[in-house]
Amino acid sequence: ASDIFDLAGMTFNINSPKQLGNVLFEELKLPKSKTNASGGYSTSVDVLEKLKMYPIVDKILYYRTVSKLYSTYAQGLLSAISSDGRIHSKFKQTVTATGRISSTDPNLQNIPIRTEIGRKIRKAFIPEEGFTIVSGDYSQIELRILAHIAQDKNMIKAFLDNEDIHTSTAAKVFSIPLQEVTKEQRYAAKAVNFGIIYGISDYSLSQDINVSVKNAGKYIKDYLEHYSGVKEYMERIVKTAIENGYVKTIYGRRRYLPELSSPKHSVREFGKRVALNAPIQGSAADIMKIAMIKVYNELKTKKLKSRLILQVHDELVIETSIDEIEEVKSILLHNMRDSFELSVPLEIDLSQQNSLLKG
DNA sequence: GCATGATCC
DNA sequence: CATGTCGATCATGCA
Repeated sequence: ASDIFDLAGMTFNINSPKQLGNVLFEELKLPKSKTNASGGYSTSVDVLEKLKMYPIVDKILYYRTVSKLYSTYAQGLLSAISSDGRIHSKFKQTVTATGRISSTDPNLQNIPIRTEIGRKIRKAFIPEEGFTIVSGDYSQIELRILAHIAQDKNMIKAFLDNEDIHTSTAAKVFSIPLQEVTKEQRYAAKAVNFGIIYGISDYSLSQDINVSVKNAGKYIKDYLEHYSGVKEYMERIVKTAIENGYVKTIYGRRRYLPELSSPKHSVREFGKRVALNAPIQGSAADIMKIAMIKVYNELKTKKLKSRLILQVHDELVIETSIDEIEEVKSILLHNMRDSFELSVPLEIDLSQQNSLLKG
């Protein structure tokens, strides 16, 4: 903080976006860009990332990272430890619009993993004596569901051939052999793959991967030419959503979309993105819930000591007795893999470690 | 109690 | 023409 005050030539509350915005954009006259809803200067990561070359901005980003980790995680999680030495989160079944479960008091579904300093938090979650942590992760479940729902021949083939889907997408979009795909091309293809799931626009993709809106538009166009089944799905799902007023998952659970009849264009566009995403995210949630029930029941029926302790949307975590590691891995593998039959296989990544931190 | 901005999938 | 990727929870500032 003192470094930041030195560079600013004054003291202020770094945690106040309002004060911070004034210091950066009025006092120091940095190039201003976005404003937030209340008319102030936005100081969000994506704005500050572009001003990283200013030492003060770089220090502010670091300050933000550390203070978030300290207040929400270091401090917050310590105060959540109960008398048995454990943290007992609450899982809610009826909160999300898509069918995912959520976690509160505290939220254990957003424990840091991205940054090195954040991973230190994860490392602090350890099993009791005689136990270890075994996890099973669905690999690319949402794209596999997209391939299945859209019945897209090219995407289904990529998964059947067990290709890296982002590399495979890059090869198709850039019309080059798999082996010649560069890191940058794979990164762009990955952003398009995720964007498609969320209901993409050329503008948001351009922001995401830092290319012009025009180029982003070309990527999307090329993508949909190679995945024509996806293109047809996008058109079909929006049409049926408007006709029915809802969309549904592979298990038939509905999400109603009143947004589609809003007088406001932006709200209707939001409704279309949701129409696209809800069947995908919701079906993944359905599949995971089926798997969870089966895993829980099998652990119970076999009277194993190991127990299911966490679900993070595409991942199940089991605190596993060390004499049950292989059996638990097998239980996770077959129950997660066989919980639903898609047109593509469901791949599961298994891991075992001595904390919530993998590797 | 709302807005902003952080964390995760 | 305006808009700006899904779904969540939590801490902090501030009216």
